[in-house]
Amino acid sequence: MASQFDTSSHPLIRKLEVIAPVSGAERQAIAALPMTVRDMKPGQDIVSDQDRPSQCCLLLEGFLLRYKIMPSGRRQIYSFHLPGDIPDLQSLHLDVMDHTLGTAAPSRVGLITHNNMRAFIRAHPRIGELFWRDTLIDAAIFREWIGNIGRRQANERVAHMFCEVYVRLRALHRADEGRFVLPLTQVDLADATGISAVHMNRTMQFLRGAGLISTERGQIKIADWEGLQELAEFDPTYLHLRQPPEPEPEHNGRAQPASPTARV
Amino acid sequence: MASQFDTSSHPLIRKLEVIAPVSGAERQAIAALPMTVRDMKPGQDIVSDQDRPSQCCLLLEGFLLRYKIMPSGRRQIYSFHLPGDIPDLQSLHLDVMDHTLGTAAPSRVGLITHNNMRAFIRAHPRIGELFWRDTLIDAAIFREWIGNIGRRQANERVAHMFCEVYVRLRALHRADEGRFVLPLTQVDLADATGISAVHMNRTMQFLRGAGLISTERGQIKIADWEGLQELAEFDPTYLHLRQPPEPEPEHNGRAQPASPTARV
DNA sequence: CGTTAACTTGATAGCATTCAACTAGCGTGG
DNA sequence: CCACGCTAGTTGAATGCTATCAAGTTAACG
Repeated sequence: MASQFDTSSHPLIRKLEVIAPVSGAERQAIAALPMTVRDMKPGQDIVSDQDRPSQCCLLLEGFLLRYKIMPSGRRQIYSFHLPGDIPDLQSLHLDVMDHTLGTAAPSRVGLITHNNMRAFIRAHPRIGELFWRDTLIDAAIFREWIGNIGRRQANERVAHMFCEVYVRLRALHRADEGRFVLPLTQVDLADATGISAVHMNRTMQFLRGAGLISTERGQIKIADWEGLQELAEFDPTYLHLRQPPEPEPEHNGRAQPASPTARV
Repeated sequence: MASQFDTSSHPLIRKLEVIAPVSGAERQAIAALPMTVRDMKPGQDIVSDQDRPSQCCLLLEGFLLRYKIMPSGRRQIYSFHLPGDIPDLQSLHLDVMDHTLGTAAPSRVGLITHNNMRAFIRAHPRIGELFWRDTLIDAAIFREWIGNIGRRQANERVAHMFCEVYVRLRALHRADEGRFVLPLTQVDLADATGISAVHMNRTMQFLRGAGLISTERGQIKIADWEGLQELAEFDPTYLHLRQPPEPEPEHNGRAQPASPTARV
């Protein structure tokens, strides 16, 4: 129950700092947030469609997917979630889940009861506002995905998705310069971008052939950042980062070891 | 500046009642919310991509579109907005607009300064929570659109969109049974569903030919509600309505007169 | 070293786009 | 009053992107 993080390495603090300044007192409060830590294997669901959860899930380490399986069996992935995200914060105000939240990589999550979360927000209204802001940024990302899937063709779409993940990971200091771990299969990527798995494979061959990316052992290497952004029409405004991504990033943080199963 | 609505006909109250109960005192407060009313013609923008608005826009009457024009010129519509919606409530917490908000029909909007909005939320925290909840429902609708565009083919997609608009209008008592006004062109509908305008035309012919809908003077008539929902795999859970749509709706409210230009 | 999951490849089919006309309705101006 | 122009809707033909199906191949794991 006690926090295992100091106030600088706590994933939630690091995440909130990406979107707004966080004071010392606020850090203390966040680090003291009571939560139950749980380790999960890849491919496990945390909350499911139609559930009525009584707690929220803070991702401490790993990679989460938000998705839904339609009656016809088709799957759509709605978003990716990185450490510091609270993907089902919405359950605080929407009682029924309209989608499922699951792990894509080995993950450590902190479960926070709605009661504790409500008390915390009452006690720290400014962080409550930050939480609201965070859900609004989620919504902005959803919108961007709508446009990505609705109005771009496969190679542009996939390029855009890589741009987004890279920038988000960089902001969290969780990607090396031009390189990041993506613990997803091509099937996952296909379900996220609205194309078939076979075409995802061909699309990645195209991106590699065009010299925009390269892949190795579950890692994506951005071979031509300018070219990738250009193809994707990528503009990070919608991420509403406090500091826009640096054109020439310096070294800090490092990529995690690749997951054993996913190779991309 | 003074409210022109009694507490039962105020669009914002009617809208909030769709998602949660609203007390008498809260109605009074909402009706007294200071706003500047403005009438707009179709096709006008209210706030634009990259703007830094200092006020929010409450739709009192009409129909709004949220959209973005990409650098390549392609347009994607992200959402439709009905009376009672505050589509740019997010600008309270996200300073830069990442999309544009404009009218699709002759519309009356109420502009509320961020300062007034903040004071209002401070004075009525429960309504503040309702606002948060509303932006979360917006996000749920965005997610549904991602799945709609990403994993359904054109006829299913368009059917789903009609189902959604119909249910949302019904909930606001703004649609007759099986019939509603949709002040959008086929180009608009195409940009919302991620298909080409030509194919939207053919898709609507298909839906008409299948006996699912019929169209006349800017109105959509649901000819086969069951069939339409089935084709669309439509499940209204994601709208998070307080009362799920009635299978056999009774008569109340009536459709507005069709807009002179849009014919669908 | 067999098994499995993930990735890759080739061929075929199909849904949707694009281009280019053409029609219908409506308002404006001569 | 009718011609004109504009917008929205409709149609046909050709192209093309993407899906589907069916087999491989590769790499990790026990």
